[in-house]
Amino acid sequence: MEIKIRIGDSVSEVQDASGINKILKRGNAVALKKESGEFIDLDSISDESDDPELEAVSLDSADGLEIYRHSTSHIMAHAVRELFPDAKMAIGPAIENGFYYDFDIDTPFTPEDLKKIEDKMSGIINENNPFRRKILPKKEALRLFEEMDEKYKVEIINEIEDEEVSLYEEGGFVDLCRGPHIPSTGYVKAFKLLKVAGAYWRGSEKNKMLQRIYGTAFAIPKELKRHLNFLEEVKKRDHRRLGKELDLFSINDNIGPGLILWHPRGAMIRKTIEDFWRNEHIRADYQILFTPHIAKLRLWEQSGHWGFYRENMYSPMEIDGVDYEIKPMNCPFHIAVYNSSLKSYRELPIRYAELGTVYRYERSGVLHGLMRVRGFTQDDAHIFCREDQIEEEILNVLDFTIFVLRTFGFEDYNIYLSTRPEKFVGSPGNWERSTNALKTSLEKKGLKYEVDPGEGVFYGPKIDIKVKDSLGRRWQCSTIQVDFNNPEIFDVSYRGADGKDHQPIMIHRALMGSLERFFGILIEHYAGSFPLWLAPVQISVITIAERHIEFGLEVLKYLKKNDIKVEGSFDNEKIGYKIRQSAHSRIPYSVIIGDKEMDSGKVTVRKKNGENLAPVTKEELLDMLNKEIESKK
RNA sequence: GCCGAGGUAGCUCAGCUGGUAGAGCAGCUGAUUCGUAAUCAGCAGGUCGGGAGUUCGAAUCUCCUCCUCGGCUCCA
Repeated sequence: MEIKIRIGDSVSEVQDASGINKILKRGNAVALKKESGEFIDLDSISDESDDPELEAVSLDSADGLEIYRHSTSHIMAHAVRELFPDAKMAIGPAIENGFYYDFDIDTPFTPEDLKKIEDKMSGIINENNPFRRKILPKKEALRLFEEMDEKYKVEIINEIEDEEVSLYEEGGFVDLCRGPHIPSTGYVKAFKLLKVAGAYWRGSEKNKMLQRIYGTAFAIPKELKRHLNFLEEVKKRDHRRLGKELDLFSINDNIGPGLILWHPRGAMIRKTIEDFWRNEHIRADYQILFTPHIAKLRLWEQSGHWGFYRENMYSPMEIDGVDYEIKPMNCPFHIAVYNSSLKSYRELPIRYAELGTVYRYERSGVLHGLMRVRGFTQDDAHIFCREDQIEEEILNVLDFTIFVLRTFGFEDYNIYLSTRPEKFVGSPGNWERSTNALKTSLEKKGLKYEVDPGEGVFYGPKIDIKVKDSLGRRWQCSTIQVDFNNPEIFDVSYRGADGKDHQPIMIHRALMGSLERFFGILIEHYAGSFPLWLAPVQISVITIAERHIEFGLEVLKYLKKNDIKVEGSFDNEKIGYKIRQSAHSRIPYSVIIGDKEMDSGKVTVRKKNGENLAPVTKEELLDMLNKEIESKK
């Protein structure tokens, strides 16, 4: 027997089992990968001696970690089997950052159960049971799982096309599994069960609700700890928590779920965002629109929304015997503005932009703070252009999007191209043309992208951009959609050079997506500590004793008059207390005013991080603040 | 919508097996005038999410309902 094993860049030839083990240990391997890309278990190595070269899959690699987590989920299932013999096993894959396993069990798991399961798992890991692979003909496997009354496994086996299926056994616990697995349970060094949740069998609400246990596992305890710290940090930054703490927004039972109240500080941030947005759009040759919140139901029937988007729309309301509908999208209104007068080819492209508030029905269980709501404001725009202008317009929009996202501190993106969904309007030819236009622009720009098949909107394909926040999480905000269909439906046209009418193409686009959601992302991205230009209160004027209030007021009034968002902290409190308050409110700067400042006429400026700047006059302070605001950093 | 967990003062939370509510912070009042993350004292604040039921008696038990949270599904 002679086998070539590659670990990283070096290839070793090994003869016997002990040699193999040594090599594999050195590579921290949990499985092997064949040249075909197929993964196999370490101990099936002798069956593969004809394979020219095997690659050791290290636990440090993404594949290795996935195998490791998958095995951990099996160990969890084993533990559940022992503690809850009635539980039926469904599926237990590795997922991003961990794994889960679904069980059909009459009484749902409690947090105490999780602890018990964890302990049992530790026992199984200590036993260091080897994972043994068995191949069985389908019939035999079926019989086995029928005897065990594992109906989900039976269902899965029936859907497997091969004549044989693989099982894995570890410490007497047998499970249907494609594999591979780590060689033995003792390989697991760090895991934790995180939460229990209901999950439908196969994700369909027509099926039975199973109990899912989520867990995570890492190669070493230190990494697990790092991940748990990350989860803590995510919790600390939760925009719902910070929104309350910083008094930015609220949701009120008496008003309704998914409907946002922007409090003064949140509204101030929104105003800053909106001002920036409008100014930049005007600069980029967009025209700003305002349109109504409701329109006749007939309009939505014509646009296709009533047919294709109805499940997200609210019930119509009757006005003077005519049905009206609250808008879920802005496009028909922008089309109506376009259509209000004859357009010449010379005018194109025409770019209409609106911060348009729309209402969409979302099922109660999916609402989530600012991230998923029922009423939200889109930073919407519709570009009407000739077919020969599409590419350039899309290139412009891509540039503009990246500029705007950068301004908010998002430097990293993933781009997705979504193609025709199952339910769609328009001709397949139009879909193909518009998809190609998007593709060409991305390629011209040299932007990397992935294709999301079937994820387009019903009226056209789209480019989605996901940003990466300061914790490395990805959020989808921007979307760019080509639409050949609405112009046709609404008979949109322009007068061409030939004196005849032609149909323009529409591009729908949103950069931030929804202001509510974007705000939520920003809160978490900045952990509530907004950069100066966005901060709802930019500076707090803190006096030390009563005799300093007069000068404090002078500084406050001066800054306010010059458009600085300033707040006075003149209460009869100790300075330590006031600084603490200012820090809690994440106010970027504080001005300290005491005897020294009164004498010199200069103020002491304290930065959020505790650093004190050299004393400056109020004019110098204003200049400094304005420069930083201007930089938007 | 479905499964599970919750809803007690403005906020964060305590309140065991039923005997009609408690802390810290915030608020108010007073004292203190104190130079970089909490000065002290006092006061006030709740039909315990809402409704119905069981009971002599319900924050506590039962049912219904609304909302929130974790997921499933979907999306901006």
